[in-house]
Amino acid sequence: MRIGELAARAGTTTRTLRYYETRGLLPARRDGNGHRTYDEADLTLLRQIRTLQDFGFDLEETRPFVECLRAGHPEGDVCPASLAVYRRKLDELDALIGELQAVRAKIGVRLALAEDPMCELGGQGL
Amino acid sequence: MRIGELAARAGTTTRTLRYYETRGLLPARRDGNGHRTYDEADLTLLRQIRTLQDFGFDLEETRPFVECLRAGHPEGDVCPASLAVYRRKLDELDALIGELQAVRAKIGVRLALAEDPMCELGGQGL
DNA sequence: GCTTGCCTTGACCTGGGCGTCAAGGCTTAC
DNA sequence: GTAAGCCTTGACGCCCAGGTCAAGGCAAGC
Repeated sequence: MRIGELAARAGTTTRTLRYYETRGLLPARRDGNGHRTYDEADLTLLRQIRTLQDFGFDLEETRPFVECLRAGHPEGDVCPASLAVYRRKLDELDALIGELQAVRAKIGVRLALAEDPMCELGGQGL
Repeated sequence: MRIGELAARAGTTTRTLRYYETRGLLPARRDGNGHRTYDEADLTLLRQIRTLQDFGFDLEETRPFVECLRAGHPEGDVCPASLAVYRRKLDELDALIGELQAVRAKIGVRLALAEDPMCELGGQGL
């Protein structure tokens, strides 16, 4: 299949596929006209990339998963490098969620104080 | 005080202050040499901006707070426009935190499955 | 008089993941 | 033969909050 069809089947764009190729993430064969040619396995790789991107992974972080699939594994996340990325991502997410919750709490306090400056947040007006 | 001193006292850089000026957020008076001149009130404005930036606010979102202070209020967040930004930010944070937690959960499941493919997460090996 | 240190403006660079032309080539349908 | 529709490469644009030169000016200290 050619680039347009692959893009359509994966719900993305040709520009994205060319970009992945420049990153060395999804290289393509070429036909006689110089057109890129892909097969079903490439669709699988692409879907793996897209899924992880949707999760907020950087492109580079998807590489171990793609290489894992390319190595013949049925899933991209069974390889040690992929698992390491998962674990790092969980740590990052936990840290980020924690920071966001802290910020949320601070803003909540400030909002309450600004809405009712007499309120000391303990319920006792000062 | 001049730009270098203000930047140092606020823990930021002169580049940042010039950038804020181009954005119309923190305009400066000029002395005879054309050098920017600031006073203590500007330091207060700048600290307000920095605090909100640290919370993850866009520069534009800090504008109501700055204008509130400039209007003479002792706090930048007592004005309606500032409160509206607070509320919008809380909603955004709640949505973002929710998404991140959902992603975190999905990755957690995938990690568990990939680490132990026999485990069905219910505790019963299949 | 010369260096040091502050300041000025202007302009390009960064990162991530593409979007959006521009100019051209090949094939197929009419 | 020509228009439509696919493809090619190259290159610039975008977003945001500044970073990082470059070239120059003015004042103080030695």
